[in-house]
Amino acid sequence: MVADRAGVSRQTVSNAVNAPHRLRPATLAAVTSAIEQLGYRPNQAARSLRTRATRVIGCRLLPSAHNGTGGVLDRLLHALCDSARSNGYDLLTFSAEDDDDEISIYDDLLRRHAIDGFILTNTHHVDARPDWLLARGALFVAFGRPWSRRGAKHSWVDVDGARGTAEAVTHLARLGHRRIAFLGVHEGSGVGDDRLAGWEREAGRLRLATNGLLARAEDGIASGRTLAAQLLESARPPTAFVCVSDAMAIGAMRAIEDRGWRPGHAVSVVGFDDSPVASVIRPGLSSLRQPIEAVANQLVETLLAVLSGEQVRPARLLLPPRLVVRVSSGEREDRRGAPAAPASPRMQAEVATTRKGEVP
Amino acid sequence: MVADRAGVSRQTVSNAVNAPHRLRPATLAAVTSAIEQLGYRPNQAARSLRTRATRVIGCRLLPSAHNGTGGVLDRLLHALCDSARSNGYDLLTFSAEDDDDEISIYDDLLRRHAIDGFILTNTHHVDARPDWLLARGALFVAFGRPWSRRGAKHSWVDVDGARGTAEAVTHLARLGHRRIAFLGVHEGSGVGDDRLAGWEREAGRLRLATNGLLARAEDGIASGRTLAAQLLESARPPTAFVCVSDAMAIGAMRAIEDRGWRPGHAVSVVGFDDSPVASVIRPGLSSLRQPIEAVANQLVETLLAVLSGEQVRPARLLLPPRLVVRVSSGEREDRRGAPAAPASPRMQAEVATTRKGEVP
DNA sequence: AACGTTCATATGATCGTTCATATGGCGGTC
DNA sequence: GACCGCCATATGAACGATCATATGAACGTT
Repeated sequence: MVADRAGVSRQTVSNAVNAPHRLRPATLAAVTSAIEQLGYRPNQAARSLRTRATRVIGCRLLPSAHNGTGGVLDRLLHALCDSARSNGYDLLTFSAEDDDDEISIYDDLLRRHAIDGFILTNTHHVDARPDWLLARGALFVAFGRPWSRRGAKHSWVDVDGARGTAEAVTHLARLGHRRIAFLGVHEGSGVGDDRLAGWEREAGRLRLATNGLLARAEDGIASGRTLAAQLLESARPPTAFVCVSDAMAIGAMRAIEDRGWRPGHAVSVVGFDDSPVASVIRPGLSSLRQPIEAVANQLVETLLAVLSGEQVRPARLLLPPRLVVRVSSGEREDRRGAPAAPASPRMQAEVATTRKGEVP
Repeated sequence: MVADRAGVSRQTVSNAVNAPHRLRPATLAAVTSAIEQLGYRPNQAARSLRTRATRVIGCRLLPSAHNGTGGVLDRLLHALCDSARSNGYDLLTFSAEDDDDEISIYDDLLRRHAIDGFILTNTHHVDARPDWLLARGALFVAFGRPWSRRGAKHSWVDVDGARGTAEAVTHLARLGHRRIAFLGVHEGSGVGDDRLAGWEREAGRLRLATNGLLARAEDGIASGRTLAAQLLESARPPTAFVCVSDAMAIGAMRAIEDRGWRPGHAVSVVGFDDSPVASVIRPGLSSLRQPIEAVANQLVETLLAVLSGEQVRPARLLLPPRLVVRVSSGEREDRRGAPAAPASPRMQAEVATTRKGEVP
């Protein structure tokens, strides 16, 4: 506590740091300058010990295995770190084999008082983690809706997958498509069902056919290829695919190429997640980009509100994804030889914000 | 300290946790059982305050912008978390705009005593960070050699890029290639120069031409495409490309396709980093996979040795990458119609360890 | 001028550990 | 039997901050 160089007591220094408004301007200036000169920063351990707050947020790394998350982990982490740090918090990361493993790490961190709260990632059906955390009295915010139950007692932020796939349908319909298929995953995955619902809803709204245009399998390139091939060989084949993931979409593109056609010319494809691959493969894959940075900001803000105790009722936030248009959806040329309708200003903006450095 | 339930003093509990050998078996058992029953874990803040050690390691997230690092950040983080945790440490991550920003975060974390040591990533020429940390007396280990100077005073772990590109040349030569080009980045990048050196060295050793077979530009798909096209149009074109990155390699594949050829048939390509894209694009891109998990283990182990004060002389560790063979290097068919030489057992092993879930 | 109120700053205690050191018991040696 | 040394355990202090509370100064009111 050499900061008594300012000629005041410890407590005054503490106030200067934590409640500057309490000090008279002159005193504050003196203390601040002493702090500057000595390069003082409060010792985190001592502070945590006394206040019982570590100013650290814990977050499990999304499992690498997640095909769909290519690039999402990276973006989410960067954004979380930035949001946390600009709010005076740090991010502690850990990886876990499965939910049980993750819970045991939660337990460890909580018992050691190494953390103030968690950001839960990768929520899914029959997810034991929220209940465990709630029962434990731990504070957290989830990235992902609680898929299993309606009135969850915790706050969450999620991306509106249905809105995304609906937008994809709108986009394709505007380009002239009438038979738009959906390549999804097996029923029971919250994310998958959500994205499917958007396709179904929007197709209904636009009075487009859905019969015989839905195919589901495990996520993956191989699945996408097989499913798309089956649909393309059917009596009334689709002219476009909206896909639950970029992996599925890439599979669909392969199936189209397998028939000697070009994705975006003969048949259009839209993926989901805008993974790095989407901008690299040829032709470029139109895809729905999750607003990960906004999600991270909201997650951190909400968690801090929860930590501060202000948050009385759980927050529920649904953010819209954004369609990144590339060649695979066929915007650049009309499928039937007629000149394409001019893109709307909004579309142009979207094209312009396509990730830099990519090769269309 | 409800753990006095065991009928002993605080200090004995402390000893049971930190120096069990000091206790008589009977006492230890009593304390341990009390600890179990109460689910006690030492409060991290109190412990840190007293011992001046936080058991937290800091690590900057690799910048997303890094094209070449697709998938590397993800793997590195998971591995670092696992290694740290199994050694009783936690990983604190942060992102930074540039080196200055990073240094100011170091400064903050050190001043607050929020961290024991750092893992430095993404070392490069004229890197102010190691010197700053050394001058500050901070403990750290770098992932990446100190490219600017010889006898660095700090420990580091790195991947032997030269060895990787040399292996790629060996592999291609074994498949019959005599004119193997290298697509590199501008001189001055440590990683880039290292990888180039391996190609040059191995080509020399095998008495292969290098004249007119080296092309350099900024990293990226577009660059790779342009450079490869130029070389292919030259008087004595190469029959294979070793590339400084997967991005360059993908560019080279495009240039090959631009001429109506198929990568792996007409001309072979090998990339570097084995990014997720490498296994997804068609044809699959042979690439050099960095042993990130081993790197992470070594980084953590070395850092812990440094933290414990045991490490007297700086450790320097160079780990070899591994060639993951896919279609683009043309192993499966001989380019001139003759049957391909049978793959060596080592090669088969490498093929077998190709990432699961990929579509060849 | 005495009063109560508010604001600015100071004091002692405390958070939960581990450190340094003290104490007591036990066995072996002279 | 007294002494020494060693081992297991206990005691008080300290780590560096904030909390709760006390003190004193400044102010406006009657």
